[in-house]
Amino acid sequence: MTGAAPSARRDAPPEFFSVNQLAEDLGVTARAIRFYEAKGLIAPRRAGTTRVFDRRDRARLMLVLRGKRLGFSLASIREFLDLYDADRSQGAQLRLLLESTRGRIQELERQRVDLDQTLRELREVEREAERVLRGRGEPRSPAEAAD
Amino acid sequence: MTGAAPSARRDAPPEFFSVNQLAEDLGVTARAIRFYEAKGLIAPRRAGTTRVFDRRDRARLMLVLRGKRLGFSLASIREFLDLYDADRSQGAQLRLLLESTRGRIQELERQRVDLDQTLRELREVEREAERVLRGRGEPRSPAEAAD
DNA sequence: TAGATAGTTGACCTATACGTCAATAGGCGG
DNA sequence: CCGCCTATTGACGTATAGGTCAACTATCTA
Repeated sequence: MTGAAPSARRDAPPEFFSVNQLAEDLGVTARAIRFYEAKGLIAPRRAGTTRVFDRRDRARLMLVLRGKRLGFSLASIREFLDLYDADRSQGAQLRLLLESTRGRIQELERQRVDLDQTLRELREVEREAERVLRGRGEPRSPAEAAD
Repeated sequence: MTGAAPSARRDAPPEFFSVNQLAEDLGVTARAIRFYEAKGLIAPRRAGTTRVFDRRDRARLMLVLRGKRLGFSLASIREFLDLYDADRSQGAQLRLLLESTRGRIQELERQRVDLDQTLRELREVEREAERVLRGRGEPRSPAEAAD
């Protein structure tokens, strides 16, 4: 159980990871990671048949998970990742990149509007609950705040 | 097609809505709305067997859709809605409300961190693409920004 | 050399969130 | 009164995102 294999040649952050290491590290299952690979979101190299993830693979996977936390589908996350490693060498490609990047930005800005609005409302709920709990104050029906 | 039924007694915003009106109005399908009802997210009244939505039902449905845009599951949205119409009259209930409200707030704040980080990165991609398109400048590999 | 351990693929299973379609019922307009 | 339009329920289908399990293989260790 102890002793991280004859791995750590030196110390320092490890250069490579197995699926299971990465899974535990990032709080997902190995199955999920393999699934993301099958869907083309990541592409770790292989040593024989065994997947070998380097730091870039790990960073990319973290982007996937962040996308998930933001509520995007894997297909959508894939498009998003394409923005990071798109071909920047040709004008046409670059214009397409710019276009879809701007689309994404707008989408995320709209999402932030929703997010902030929701936060404001929940903070209002919180303040109300605190106020009533502190003793003074009628419990206020939420209907009155709705219009 | 024209003439909004003998509805509009006067003018002013309508008092009631059918599923289909509401669906078109909010850009979802009637099927989805019925599904949300089946899952207990909304509870329109009935005229005979026909659903009748009032303005509060409509507002509640908009909350559901906002929750969806933020990436929450219907189960999660349901818990969220419970925060709005929880029983505020008893101390114990109120304390529970306060607790789960705070949990939600923290969750949303974490999400906003992710959101802002993503926006920053995409704006960087945008700036880079603009810069290169304006003629001057090597296309920069995204790898150099990754560490 | 024989397990135990970690990894692989493939097949099938599951939950969520609806879409689609069929059969049916009720209102209203000519 | 009849047909059309709207609405309802029920059943089944589908896409997404994995979970679960079986059968196999490679490797390390006692």
